[in-house]
Amino acid sequence: MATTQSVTRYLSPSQVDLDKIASLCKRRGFIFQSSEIYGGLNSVWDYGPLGVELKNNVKRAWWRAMVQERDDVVGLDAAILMHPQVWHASGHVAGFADPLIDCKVCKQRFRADHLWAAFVNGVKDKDGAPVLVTGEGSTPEEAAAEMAPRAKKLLKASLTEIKPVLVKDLADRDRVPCPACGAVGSLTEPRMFNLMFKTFLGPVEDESAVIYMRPETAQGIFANFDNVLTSSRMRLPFGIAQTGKAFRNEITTGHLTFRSREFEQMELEYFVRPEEGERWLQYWLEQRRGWYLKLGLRPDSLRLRQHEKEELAHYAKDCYDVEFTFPWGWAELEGIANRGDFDLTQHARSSGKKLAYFDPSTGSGEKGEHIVPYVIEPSGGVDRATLAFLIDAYDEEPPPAGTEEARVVLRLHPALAPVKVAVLPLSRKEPLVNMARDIARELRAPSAGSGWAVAYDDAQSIGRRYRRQDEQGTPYCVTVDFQSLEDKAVTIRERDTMSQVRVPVAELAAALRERLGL
RNA sequence: GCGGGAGUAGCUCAGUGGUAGAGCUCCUGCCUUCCAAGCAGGAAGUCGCGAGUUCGAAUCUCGUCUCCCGCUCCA
Repeated sequence: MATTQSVTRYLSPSQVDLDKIASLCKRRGFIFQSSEIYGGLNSVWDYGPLGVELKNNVKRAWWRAMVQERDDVVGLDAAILMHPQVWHASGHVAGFADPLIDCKVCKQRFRADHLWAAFVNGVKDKDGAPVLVTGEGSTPEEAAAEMAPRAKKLLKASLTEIKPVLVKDLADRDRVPCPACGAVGSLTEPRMFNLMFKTFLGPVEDESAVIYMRPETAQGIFANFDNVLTSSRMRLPFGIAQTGKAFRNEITTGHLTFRSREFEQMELEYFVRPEEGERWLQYWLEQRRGWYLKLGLRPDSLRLRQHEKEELAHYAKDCYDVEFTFPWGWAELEGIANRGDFDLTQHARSSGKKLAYFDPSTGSGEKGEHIVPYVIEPSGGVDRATLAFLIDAYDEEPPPAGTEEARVVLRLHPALAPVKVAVLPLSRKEPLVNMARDIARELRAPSAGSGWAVAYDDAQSIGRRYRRQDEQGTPYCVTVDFQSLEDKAVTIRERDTMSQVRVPVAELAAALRERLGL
């Protein structure tokens, strides 16, 4: 849509007031809180009539770019419920359930398996009780290194004398100081935080029937790796794509739909030869960045950020985040990771099935070789992308005179806009209404534009209706006036510039197709 | 989960013990020409929910739910 590219923007995403987005979303029917009539359900959200169109458009654009416009990616729709062993093999049962310890004084939170303490030889406090030092670390050595300076302050103790013990294993935590604020006896008992939702398979609530609701869609892809390989005869490199719901009992939720407990993912697992992993990671970084830009996000709103070594998940060899400048700061839209062969290896081990790609053309022998591919994973949040598109598109145009209200407009890309065209009779007189309804019907027909959502609105003044459409991001309004009855021509009014052009009704569909670029 | 702030009409908010309000939105009608216009009429609130105190609670007390802001994590 060439006409909108030079449009003046008044707000950048970081200047947008999230409360105004939330208010608009509710007022116009994009996003509602779940179970609102019962007081709401914590961090669960519903998409209203406009929201479901927008979200479906996001998913459709992703599916087109990732699956339908490529010959090396196929789709999948795996079930939410899977064999519990999947989540043991993937590391989620171990990794997603952490005992955590809080400091009641400074409110810091620590992973119980990363929080260590050690007695400092011979040092006693005023009451004659032994004194402890604390430190964080994934290993006792790391913790000891952190404790050393603290211990030295108390005594000329050398490193070899520090023997860290996990705080959670200590009989009494009363004398353990908080490693952050130093307050003694402020640490809570370790409490289990399990991020996976549990339920029961079958009507009997027996412990042996416990299964999980998937915390990510990726494992459905890995579990079906061999099925897809043998049924679709894909050759390396190739990918399997899937969108779908995932569930996590997040400790901290919030920022509207940004972090919720039920959310939707769009994930690609792209299988490559191990030695080509880094090259394909770079390739997908550019592809995914380009996708967001093509759908209208401003380049300034996006950045790629490489994970620090310490930041990497247990499975990742390398990882980048696609980040968006949300009103509260930069935050992740999508993670793009090189997962190595972790997942296929784990599932092969756990299931006893061979999960490998057989390449007859390579290998030292004549029979070819089995390769366990590396996997590059662009894993995006549908709800996050939808929210980012909303925020990036949101604009408030100051009124020229200064007396009217600001014009609120969602400058959504036409491919994402919930409604593509609104047909508006200038007045509610019957001949105008009839003509406008006919035009709307014609524009909805497949021959006009495939799958266009077309709105018809004749309530209240024309200016009010334009603003209403602006606020929900409708790119074009078609206005039928009294002259239209005679000259069979209508006005196309553009959302971003408010400019108008008159076209014959016979050429309307073609004119809109060209402008929408769909 | 912990700390702070907040829940009154669809939205933004006023109302501090005595009959639930305003602006905008929304709906109906009038208006022959275009950007939240005008006129007339109308709809809409278990004051988040539940107890308690009181002759009487939107208002005071307690509990609870939800949202927003911080803290560790993730798509």
